[in-house]
Amino acid sequence: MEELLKNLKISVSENLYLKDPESSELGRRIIEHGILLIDKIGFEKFTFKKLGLEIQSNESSIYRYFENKHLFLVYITNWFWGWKEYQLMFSIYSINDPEEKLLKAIDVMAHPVIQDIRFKHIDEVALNNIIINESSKSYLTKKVDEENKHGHFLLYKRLVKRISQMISELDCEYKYPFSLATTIIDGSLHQHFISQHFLSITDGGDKINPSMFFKNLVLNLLNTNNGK
Amino acid sequence: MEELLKNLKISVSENLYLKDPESSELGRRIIEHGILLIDKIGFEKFTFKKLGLEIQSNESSIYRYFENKHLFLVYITNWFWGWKEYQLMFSIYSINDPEEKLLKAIDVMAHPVIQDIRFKHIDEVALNNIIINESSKSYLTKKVDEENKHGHFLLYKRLVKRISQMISELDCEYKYPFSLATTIIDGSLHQHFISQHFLSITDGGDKINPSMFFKNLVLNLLNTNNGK
DNA sequence: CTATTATGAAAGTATTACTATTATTTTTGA
DNA sequence: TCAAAAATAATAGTAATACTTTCATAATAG
Repeated sequence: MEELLKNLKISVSENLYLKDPESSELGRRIIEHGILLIDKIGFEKFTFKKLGLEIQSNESSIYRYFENKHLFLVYITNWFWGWKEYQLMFSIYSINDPEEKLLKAIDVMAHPVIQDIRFKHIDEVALNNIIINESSKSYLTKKVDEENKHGHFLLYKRLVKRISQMISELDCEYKYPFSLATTIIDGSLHQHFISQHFLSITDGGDKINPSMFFKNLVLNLLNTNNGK
Repeated sequence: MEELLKNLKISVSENLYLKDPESSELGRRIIEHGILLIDKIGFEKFTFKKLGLEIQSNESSIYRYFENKHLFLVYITNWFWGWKEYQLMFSIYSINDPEEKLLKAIDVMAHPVIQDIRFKHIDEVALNNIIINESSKSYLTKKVDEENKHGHFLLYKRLVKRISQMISELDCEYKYPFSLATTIIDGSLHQHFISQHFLSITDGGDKINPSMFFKNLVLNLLNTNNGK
């Protein structure tokens, strides 16, 4: 098992890069420090020139890996969803009860991220901040449909499908499994953002977190005896 | 009543503009065509120079109304939420039953927007598209906290508070009225986006819309006898 | 009818988001 | 181990962006 994990590589669509950043030292440095820099200064202020300075490399070298910073964002976003999918599948592997399974899935999606030592060059906490604060910019563009055709959002959609399946497994009568799945996934990100910036519209104190809200929601919303 | 409506003006915080765009013909043209242009080319490609060309005015004149395009986006977003609040308060005015009231509120928030003839210079349908596709960019920045202090998101937060109140009115025991309110408001926008671009993760056909999803959710989630 | 205010035109600046060219270093495989 | 190929670095260049500044002209208000 340990061995299996050692060889783990999150596979991201080839359409997203010019040269696979996982294939070289420079590539991994681009990913590592690109994530840290976006987390630090925000996606708007982030440029390949600044990243070049940060890693003592050249702007033009970074352009050989990624066409532009937008595709870099799409790449790391895909990596994140791929990583989440691994965590999800792994954590529900031995669970048979549909209810327990969905609750576990919500935990994986909604709980604050902790570092994953298996990927040394990726700071998952910084990446999670980027997902909360920047990732919607990867699809909120005039080119969504075109990019969608090229598979830029596949991993996100696959995760939505998996969770919607778990919802249907628990309550096969429920009519909106997809809407509920996206609500859980994207709503979690949004709730994290709100609890960090708009305290006046949050419920109670530190004890309450997005995971609790969504677990309570699912348990009360779904008819948990239907699935069996 | 008609008279009252004729004089209606959505009031947006003075912090958002240098000169009130509602105070002059040019100002209203900036708003009118700014909305149309952002809807057409997207916020990233939108510039005051292009808007100047569009309205046969000068870039520098537009800068006398708004400091930059970001604040322009914040302005029209606030206008939108102010307008929604009016619609909301108006449509629930005569409703006493908490359940009926909340369902009506969800309709107002989640149903596709139709033109409001009272505001001749504002295309609410185009504006609604902007809210769906661009408005999150107004708060997903490194300056959120600073801007929040200056009241840039007041109207949005006020709307969340109103809806959370309606939720508590219906079920005073429910522990997450704020989270549920933001889930309804922002989730509606997100569901609209998904149904426009990511069809493979939507439920069923045309018959299903965000309004139905959230009404079903609320009715099954809340204990509707508690509120009385 | 003049003083103020609003708008327009033009030019200037630093930064961004790249592309292109050439030079240098590193890797590799014969 | 050495030459060829591949990767990276350095430099310069371009069009567009996001403004600011200055000055000219038009509208309007007292």
